[in-house]
Amino acid sequence: MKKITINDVARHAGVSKKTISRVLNQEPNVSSETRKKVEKSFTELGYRPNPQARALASSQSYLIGLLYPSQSNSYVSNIQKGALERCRAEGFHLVIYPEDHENESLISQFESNLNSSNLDGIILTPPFADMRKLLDLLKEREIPVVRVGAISALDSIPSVISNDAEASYEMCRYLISIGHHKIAFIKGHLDHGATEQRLSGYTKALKEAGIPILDQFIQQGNFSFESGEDCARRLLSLKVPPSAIFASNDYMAAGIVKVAKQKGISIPHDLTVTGFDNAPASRYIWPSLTTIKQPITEMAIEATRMLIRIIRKKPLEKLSTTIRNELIVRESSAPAKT
Amino acid sequence: MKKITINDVARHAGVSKKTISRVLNQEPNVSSETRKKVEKSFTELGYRPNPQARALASSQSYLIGLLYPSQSNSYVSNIQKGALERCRAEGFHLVIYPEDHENESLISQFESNLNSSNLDGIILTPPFADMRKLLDLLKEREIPVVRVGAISALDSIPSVISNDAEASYEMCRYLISIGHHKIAFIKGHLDHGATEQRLSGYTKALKEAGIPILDQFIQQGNFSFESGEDCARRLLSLKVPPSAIFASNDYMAAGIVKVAKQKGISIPHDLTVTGFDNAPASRYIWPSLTTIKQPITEMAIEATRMLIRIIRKKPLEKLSTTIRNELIVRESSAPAKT
DNA sequence: GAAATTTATGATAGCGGTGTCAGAACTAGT
DNA sequence: ACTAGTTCTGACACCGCTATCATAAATTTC
Repeated sequence: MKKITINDVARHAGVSKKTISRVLNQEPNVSSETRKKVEKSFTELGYRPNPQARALASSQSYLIGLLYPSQSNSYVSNIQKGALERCRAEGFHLVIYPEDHENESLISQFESNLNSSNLDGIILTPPFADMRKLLDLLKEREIPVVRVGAISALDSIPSVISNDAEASYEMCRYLISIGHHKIAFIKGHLDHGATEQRLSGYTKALKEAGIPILDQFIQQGNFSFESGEDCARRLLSLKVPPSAIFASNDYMAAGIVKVAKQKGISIPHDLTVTGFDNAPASRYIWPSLTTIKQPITEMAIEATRMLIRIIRKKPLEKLSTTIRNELIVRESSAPAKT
Repeated sequence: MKKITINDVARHAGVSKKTISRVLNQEPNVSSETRKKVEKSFTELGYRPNPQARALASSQSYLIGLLYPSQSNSYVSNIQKGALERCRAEGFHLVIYPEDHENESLISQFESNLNSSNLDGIILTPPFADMRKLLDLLKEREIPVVRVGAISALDSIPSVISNDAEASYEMCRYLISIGHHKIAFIKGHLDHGATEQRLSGYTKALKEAGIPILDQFIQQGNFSFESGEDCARRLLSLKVPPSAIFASNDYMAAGIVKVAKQKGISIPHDLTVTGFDNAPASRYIWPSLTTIKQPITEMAIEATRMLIRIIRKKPLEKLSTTIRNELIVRESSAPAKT
């Protein structure tokens, strides 16, 4: 099949290249008559405009980059889902860049990626959304950016965030309301801003309820299953163990469930375990986890929508959007034994 | 920062555009002297070639598409990981296309995606790897394709496959070797070629061991957690229930574990449950699942390597590569009670 | 040391579109 | 009917790089 170019169509329709281009880009000032004629030629010839040529001439690539941590989990797949939904609707394509955020040469590597792709815009997920150097690079390059789940409220860069601190607070309120006051908390990876946020909700709720905050009840995890196991072993061998453990993500919660079961501790009868994120695993394990559902997909949809507006140079309604988390009560939580 | 073009570099280095281009593309016939001079200009000016212009002039986009089912799971993230590793090493970018394989208008939608992106090549995962219409479209468009995990051995299209039937056979051999002969099997989604393959390994192993194949021991699932639960309920309420259930993926196996626990059946003491895929959840649940590890990432790496060779018009060593699965014994399997 | 190769370099024409701007074809106003 | 203001349309330069091919320089050949 021979390639059809804009010149072929112009000849076939008996108009100039530029008019074809006008129809292609839905520009005004084309009589409906010629428009019809041109569109007819499109279908008759099976014309497909060359994206690269348009990109060169218009300096737009219709590519959006998504940067996320490479220790990929369900968070990422939900982000991708949301971003893609918008991209597709708007004629953009999504190019993915998983990166190790602890990699020393991250910036320079990412820069060379940038050089070879000419993205129209970039979506940043945690912890990249808070990396100053990265933001500076992108600013210097004048590449539009939207940040998802960022912590630092940056003056000028648009972002979509969720209310992690509040959700964490709500979870603790729930645990307290069903009679728990020996509540332990497992922190996440220190590089993630969410870690701090989630902890703050915990301390706030306990303080408010007049429950003392005990050092030994706050353990440092790193969002991995294994770190959950480790923390659980420590917590469950305390002289006075907690009656509820709130892990700041579901993988760590799953680790806790495993260790508890191995020790013959019944969940939720003897111990309540809750997580954060509503990862798929939170449904697959037994008992299924009480957790916080993060509207990740929705956040990505909104972020992408904003990004495309910026790319199109349309004004943004607001610089920052918050999307609310939601408590999901399942089987792993029950009233404290009296 | 002003944009530096090839003309600026040419002027700065005192050579012609074409010579710059030669250095850029590592073409031969450039004296090492001028090469050095040009490279010096590159760094001094901070020159970044425009990808779109190169794409237009050379009709190569350096974009590779990845098509996969949108009910995304760990399979996908592993595929992405592998594909990206190669892409990055070779200067390509990965554009992702999750699609619903049951969508009627899949082909036409995907075609419009193709039109707006000009991919250099495409990687197809199951079940797309076996969709005749899609393969025809891509062939007509002369877009290089590599198939991952395809079943049908197509004459001319390169593919990377794993030995699912053998692995399934091996799993059953293992179960038989530890004393099980009441072994049930849960089939996956019928649209996936793997479903048939995995079943064939089961029947082969049982036949070989002289174990009769019972209809009621073969249940139809669809790869989802819920379908695992359903099948488990049916299997566990048989007059003569199985002593081992082999689910053809881990999500279904997790569903079985849940139902069994709810019924107070101890795993692996009273019932052995095994899965397939080595999904993250297989480690997170308790007891952790004995399963088959699919070398998905490796398959994707190999597929991408092959694809890039095709794009570069280099000969392929062989049309089809097989990468071996591996049995992983964990906690959910134990010898049959005598 | 002249002729025949081989290697290095540049002039110029695209690649397939879009942007600019001028001119033609309509409308409307008086 | 004539001018002013819109609405269409096209010629042509240009986006930034690569391909082709001719030519100049260096090397080999005998």
